Amino acid sequence: MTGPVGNKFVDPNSGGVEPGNDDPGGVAILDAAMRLLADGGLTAFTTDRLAAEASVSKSSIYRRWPDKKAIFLALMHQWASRAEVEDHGALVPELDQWFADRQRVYNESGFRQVAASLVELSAHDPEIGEALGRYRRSTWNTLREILNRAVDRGEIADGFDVDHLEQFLLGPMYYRTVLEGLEVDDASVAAFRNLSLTALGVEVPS
Amino acid sequence: MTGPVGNKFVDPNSGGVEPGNDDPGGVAILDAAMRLLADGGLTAFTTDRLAAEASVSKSSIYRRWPDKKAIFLALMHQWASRAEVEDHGALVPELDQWFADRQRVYNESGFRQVAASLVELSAHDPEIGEALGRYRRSTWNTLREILNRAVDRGEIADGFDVDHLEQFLLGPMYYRTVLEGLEVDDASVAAFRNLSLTALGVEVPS
DNA sequence: GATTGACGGTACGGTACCGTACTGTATTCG
DNA sequence: CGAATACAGTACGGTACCGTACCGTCAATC
Repeated sequence: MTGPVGNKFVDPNSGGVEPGNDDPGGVAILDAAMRLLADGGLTAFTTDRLAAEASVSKSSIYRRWPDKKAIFLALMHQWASRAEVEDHGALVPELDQWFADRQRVYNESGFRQVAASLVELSAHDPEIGEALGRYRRSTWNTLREILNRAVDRGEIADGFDVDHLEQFLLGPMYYRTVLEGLEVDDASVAAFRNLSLTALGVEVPS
Repeated sequence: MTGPVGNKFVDPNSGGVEPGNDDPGGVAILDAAMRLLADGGLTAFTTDRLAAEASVSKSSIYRRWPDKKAIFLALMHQWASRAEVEDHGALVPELDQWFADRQRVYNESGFRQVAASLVELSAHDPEIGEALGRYRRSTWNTLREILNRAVDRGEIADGFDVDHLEQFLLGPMYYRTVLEGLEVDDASVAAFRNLSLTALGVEVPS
């Protein structure tokens, strides 16, 4: 991807990535792609079915993206939205807000199935893997800033490896959702939050 | 399957059937299936390629399994081997042994790719999902017994939810391996181990 | 009113794949 | 020694899919 977000022109060399906000047709196709991937997975994801699901002709699909892979990349790009967590002056409320945001995302209908499919693709295609990495980092950055502020305030000790913390804090919810197919309910969030706080050496508020 | 660690749980799948080694040809085909899945993923996994990779005719494949899905199920079944961790009289050495075993498995060549593919399938096919669940439980049971013994010794407090602990302890390594494609090196294991011990209220030995 | 462009619909070539069927052959078993 | 079995090799029918090409339509624009 070379152009700025929202550019309505498609770079013919990079393969179209994203419909701008001024292309509702493209957004509708990507929504249909999510639905198609959510029930049926990769095997059910064909251009013919996508056209039918979106009530669109195949021409309209190939007019926007050069091939199926570009559609997957566009899907990932759409995901990489970033939730900001404002400075609350203390770690616990910020972490709770972050957990609530993650809970909402993971419980969205079809998230588990779509995530599983995209991870499968990313394990074998470096380009898709890079796109998924960008999405991962966008969500991780939010948490990292929360933790950085906590370190500055002296709430948690310095010296934790950030990569390990990313895996440690995101892994459990991811495991529960994608691997086990279970809902991330309030009890799970509370458990992971308390375990994480204890691991970071922060007293869990009662 | 849910409840405090202190309770004695009965493993509903301890009587699992292990595939006998009386069919070396079948084992060779499954090995080839792993290799094929490891590089190329689901899209590259075709019966023709599997026959070529295993240096076998397609007849020999369809003589053993009725269709492709049965091959996937056989793959999962092969995975569900269980590593026993003997009673060391203390939590920390047992947990270290368990972590070392998990590290070895996750770093096996192709684990990441194969796991990603099987998770994708399990997200859309209940039968495959059930098979993957059996594999998950077989690895989790080992850790559960370690934690049960630690509760009996009074090393960790009672009252943790076992499902949450499964996700909490396995999630980070899984996230690192399958999602990020990174090796589970010694530093990661040490970090996750120390964080987990702290979360469980156990003093980390220096 | 002519031009332009996006669209739905459809047909198509080419290919890949699945699962089966049928060879001939080597090995093993009765 | 003859029968049964497992195998490699291969050809095949049927189907599904990808990506392209072409057509007529409709709406906006000039």
